[in-house]
Amino acid sequence: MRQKNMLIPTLRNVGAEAEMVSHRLMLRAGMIRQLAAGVYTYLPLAYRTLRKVEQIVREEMDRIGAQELLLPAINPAELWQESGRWDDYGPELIHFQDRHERDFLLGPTHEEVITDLVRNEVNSYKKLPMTLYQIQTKYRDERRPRSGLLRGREFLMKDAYSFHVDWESLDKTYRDMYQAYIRIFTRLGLDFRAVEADSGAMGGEENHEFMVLSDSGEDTLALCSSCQYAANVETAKVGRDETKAPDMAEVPKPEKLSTPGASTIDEVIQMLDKQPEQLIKSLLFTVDGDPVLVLVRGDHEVNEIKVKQALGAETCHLADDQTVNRVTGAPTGFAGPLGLKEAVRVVADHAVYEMAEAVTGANEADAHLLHVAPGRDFQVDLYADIRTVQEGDACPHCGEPIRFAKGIEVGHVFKLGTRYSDSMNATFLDQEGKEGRLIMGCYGIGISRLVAATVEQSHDDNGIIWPVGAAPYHVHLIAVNLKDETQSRLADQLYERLRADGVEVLYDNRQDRAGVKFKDSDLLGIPLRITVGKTAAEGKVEYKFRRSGKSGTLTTEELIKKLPDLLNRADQQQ
RNA sequence: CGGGGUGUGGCUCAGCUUGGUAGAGCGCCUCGUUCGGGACGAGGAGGCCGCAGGUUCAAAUCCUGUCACCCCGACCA
Repeated sequence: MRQKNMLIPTLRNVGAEAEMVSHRLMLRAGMIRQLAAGVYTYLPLAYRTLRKVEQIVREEMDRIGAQELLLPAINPAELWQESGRWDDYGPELIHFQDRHERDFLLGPTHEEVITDLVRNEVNSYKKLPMTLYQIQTKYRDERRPRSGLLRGREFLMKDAYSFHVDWESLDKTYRDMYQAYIRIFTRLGLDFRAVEADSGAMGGEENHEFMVLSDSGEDTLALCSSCQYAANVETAKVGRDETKAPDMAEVPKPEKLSTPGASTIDEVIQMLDKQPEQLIKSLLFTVDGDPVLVLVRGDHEVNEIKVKQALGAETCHLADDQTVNRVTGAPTGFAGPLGLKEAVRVVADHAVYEMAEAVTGANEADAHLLHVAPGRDFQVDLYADIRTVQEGDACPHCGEPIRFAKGIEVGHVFKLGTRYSDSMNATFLDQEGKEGRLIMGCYGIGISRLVAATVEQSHDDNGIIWPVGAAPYHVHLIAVNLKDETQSRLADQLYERLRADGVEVLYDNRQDRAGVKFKDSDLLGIPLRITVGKTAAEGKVEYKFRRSGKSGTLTTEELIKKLPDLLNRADQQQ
C-alpha cells in the first residue's frame, strides 16, 4: 500500500486519559479511535492486525477440527431466561426491546445460542463430538470500561463450544484446545502462562486461563518458583507442610481484655502489642442464605471463592451488619468463635489449626479474648484451605516458594459439563437409543484484547514492535527524499517488485522529511524497514529490523532474494 | 454504585480565582528555502468555549441542572 493516501493519522502525543501503554501507542500509531467509553473504531492498520490475529486463531482452530460458523449477536431474551442468565448476568447485559416490546440482548457470550442450535440440529451420538466456533463482536456493559482495547464494552472474541457424549471425549477436546491455545500465543511471540482459574459465573468444572505476562495486567498470578504450578491468586491453593497439632497444655484460660474502638487487625495488634499472626480473624459470611463464621490467621485474607468451594455452596458473601449484630451480639470488628448468640457453622483455615493460642474478638463491643485455643475453647466444623495465597507461601505441588506476577487474561478454556444442557434440555440419542445429556466445553480468546496485550508486551520508547505474525505489514519501505529522481525511481521499482512477489509492504511515499518518516515508522512497528536513500545511485538499499535494531545494506536484487530470510530473523531479539 | 477530575479550532493545552474583543504549540492549506531521525520563513483557513436554564448592561469565566469522558475504589468474569 502507498502510505500517502492511507488513513494512518499518527499523533505526536495523546491526552493524559490514555494511561495504558497499548492504549497510548495504538492511538498514536493511528490504529484506533475512541467513539464512546469502551467503544473503539479500528482504523485500517488495526483492522489488518486484527485480521492477522484472527487468521492465526482460525488456522489453529481448524487444525483441531473445529468448524467455524457465525451466530447472531442479537439474542432473544427467552433463551437467556431459559438458561437463567437473563437474571444472573444482570446489568452487564446490553439489552433492548424491539417495536413489539419484545426483549433482546446483544450477546456477551454465546452458550445459549449454540446450545439451542445443537439441541435442535444434533440428535445422534454419531455426530459427536463436535466443536463449533465463531469470531464475533461481543457486548458487555462493563461497569468501568478502561485501558483502551483491554477492557471494552464492544470487543472481538473467538468463542468455541464443544459437545460430547461423555467426559473422556470432553477431556480430549479440552486438551486439544489447550494445545491449540499454546500454539496461537506462541505464534504471536507472547510470554504467557496457562493458569488454574475460577470458573465464575460461567459455571462448570476444570478450567484454565491463558495469561500474557505484563506488569499492567489486572490479574495476579501465583507462580511456583521451581515447578510448573501456576494459578490465578483468586483460586491458587496454599501448600502446607505436614500439619502439626499444637501443644496447648500450657495455654492459660481465655481472658477478656478491653480494646475500645479496636475493630481492625491493625488496631488490635497496636493496642495489645501482638503480631498479626497471633490473631484469629473472624468474619461472618452469608453462605447460601445461612450465616457461617469463617476463621483465618490475622495476617491472612479470606478467599470467598475457596469458602464457597469448601462448603459446596452456590453463593457466598460477607454478612451485612445486622446479621453480624444478631449472630455475635456485637458490632462488626469484634466477632470471635467463643460465645456466639446463635449456633452457626464454623469454618477455619488450616493455619488456624496450628495455632496453640490466639487473640480473637469477644463477641462484645470493645473487647477481645486472649489465650484462645482452637479445638480446646471452641469447635471447628471444617478445616479447609480458605485463604488467599501470599507471596512466599509454599507451592501446593513442590513446596517451593510461590511468587506473584501480573497478567492479562487473553484466553480461557472451560469444562462446562451439563450446566447448559441441563437448563436448556440439550440431549442426544446414544448407541442403545437411550437419551443422554450433552456434555459441553467452551473456549474463548479475546482477539482485540490479544492485540492490545501484544503491544503491552512488545514495544519500546519509540513505539510498537509487532511480531511478524501480527504485523499489519511485514515491510515498511521508505523513500528518504522523493524529489531525488534516482531514489524515487528505485523506491517505486522496489515497491512494485515487492508487491508482485506478494510481500505485504507499506510504502511511505509521503512528501515528508526523512525524520518524520523514520519516527512514524518506529511508531507503527512494522518488523522490517527498507530505506531507499543515499546509496540509491549504487542500486543499494538499507534494511533495519524494528526489534533488534540491526541493519545492513544490500542491492535490491540481494534484498529480494534474501527477504524471506530477513523476515524470519525479524522477530529475533538480537 | 461511591469518591475525585476534565469538557475551549483536527490533536495537546492555557485563559476561569478577580465577568468586558477567544489564545498558544502541533497539525492542515499556499509560496519560498531546506531534505537520513518529528526543518525554517512568510501568508492563510478553522472554535455558537459539551448542552440547557439562571444571575448580570455584559458569561468560556459566577450559580443551578444535565450529558459525556477520564482516574481511584467497590462489584462482576
